[in-house]
Amino acid sequence: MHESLDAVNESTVAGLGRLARFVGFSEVMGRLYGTLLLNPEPLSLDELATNLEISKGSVSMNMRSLERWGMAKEVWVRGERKKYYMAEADLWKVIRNVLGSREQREVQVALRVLGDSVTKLKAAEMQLEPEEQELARYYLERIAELQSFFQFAQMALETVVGSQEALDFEAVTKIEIG
Amino acid sequence: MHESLDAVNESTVAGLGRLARFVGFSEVMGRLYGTLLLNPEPLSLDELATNLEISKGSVSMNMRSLERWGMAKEVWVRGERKKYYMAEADLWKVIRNVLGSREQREVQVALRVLGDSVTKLKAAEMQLEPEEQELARYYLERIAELQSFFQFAQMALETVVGSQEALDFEAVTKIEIG
DNA sequence: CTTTACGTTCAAAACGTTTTGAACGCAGGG
DNA sequence: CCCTGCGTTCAAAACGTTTTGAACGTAAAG
Repeated sequence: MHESLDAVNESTVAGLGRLARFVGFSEVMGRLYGTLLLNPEPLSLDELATNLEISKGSVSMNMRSLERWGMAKEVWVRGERKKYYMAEADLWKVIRNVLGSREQREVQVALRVLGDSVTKLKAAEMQLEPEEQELARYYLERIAELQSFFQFAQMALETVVGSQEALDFEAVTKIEIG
Repeated sequence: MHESLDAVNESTVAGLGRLARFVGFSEVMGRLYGTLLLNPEPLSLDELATNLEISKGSVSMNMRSLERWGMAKEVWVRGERKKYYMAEADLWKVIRNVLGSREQREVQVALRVLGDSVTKLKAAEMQLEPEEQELARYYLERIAELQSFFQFAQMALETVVGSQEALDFEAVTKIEIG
C-alpha cells in the first residue's frame, strides 16, 4: 500500500480518536469509527483488533458502544460466522443521535433542577428573615440567567436534532441570528 | 440560614459541577464557579476551601484555571491581604471565551489535517496502482464529508463567538436555519 | 458428540487525572 | 530581622476510567 494512503489513514484515525476524547467518548471509539469509515469493506472484530493493535475485549466493548450511539452497524457477510461492522457514514445522523440522547437529556435535567429551585425559593419566601429574602432574590437572579442559557441550548439542540434527514451540511451553513 | 437557601445552593453548585465535567472541565472548577456565582460578596481561597471541603492547594490550582478561562476574576478588598474572587456573572462572555479558545482551536486543527490529507492524496494520485487509486477516491469522499462537518462547526462557532456583547440570550433564541 | 472458531465478560492491571498536604516563598507587621 | 499569614508548588496518594487477557458461553462444522 502506498505510503500516502497509510499516512492519510493514520492521521484521520488519530484525528477522530482525538475528537472522540474531546466530545467525551473514549479515544478507542473514535479510532474504531475512523478505521471503519475509511474501509470500503466491513471489518471483523479480529481485523479491527489487529489494525489498531488493541485487545479483542476492548474492541468488543467499544464496538458495542458505537452501536448504541448509532455510529456503526453490524452487517452480515454471507458464508461468514464472524461479526462484521460498518461505520454509519451519514455524519449528520450520528450527530443527531448523540445530541438527541446525550446532550438533550443533560439540558433537560438542568432545566428541571433550576425550575425546582425557583419553586422552592418562592415557596419559602414568606418564612424568610429580611436578610435571607435579599439573598433569595439574588439567587433568583442568578438562576434566571442560568435558565436563559439552558433554554438557549435547548433551542439550539432542538433545531439541529429536529431537522429532517434531507438537511445537509451545505444548507445548515446558512444559520442566522435574527 | 433557611434550609431552602441551602438546598438551592447545594443543587446549583452540584449541577454546575456536573456541567463542568460534561463539557470537559474538572468538577471542582464547576463547583467553585457555582459557589462564587451564588455569593453576593467575593470569597477568599480559604473560604472556598472551607465551603467545598477541599484542600487549599486544589482551590488555588482550580481558581487559576477559572481565571484563565475568564470565568472568575480577582477583586481587591481594601484592608485585606487575602485574594478575593468573584464569578464572571456574564454567562455569554464565559461561553464566548471557552468556545473561542478551546473549541475553535480544535476545529481549526481538524480542518488543517483534513486539508493536508487532500493535498497528499491528490499529489500521490499519479503514482498509484489502479486499485490504490480507487481507495484514494474513497478516502477523498469520506474526507470531504468530514470537512463539511467541521466547516459547519466552524461557522456555528464563529456565529456565537463573533457576536457582540450586546447580544443577549433572548435574541439568540431566534436562530433559524435557512 | 467433539472440536473449533468466535464473541463476551469481568477481575485485575495499567493508565491518566485530580487531590492532598507538606514544604516553600514572599510580603507586611511588629 | 524575625514572625505570621497567606498563596503556590509538586511529589505522592487517591481516584476513576479504560484496557487487558484468561475464562467462559455458544453455535456451527466435522
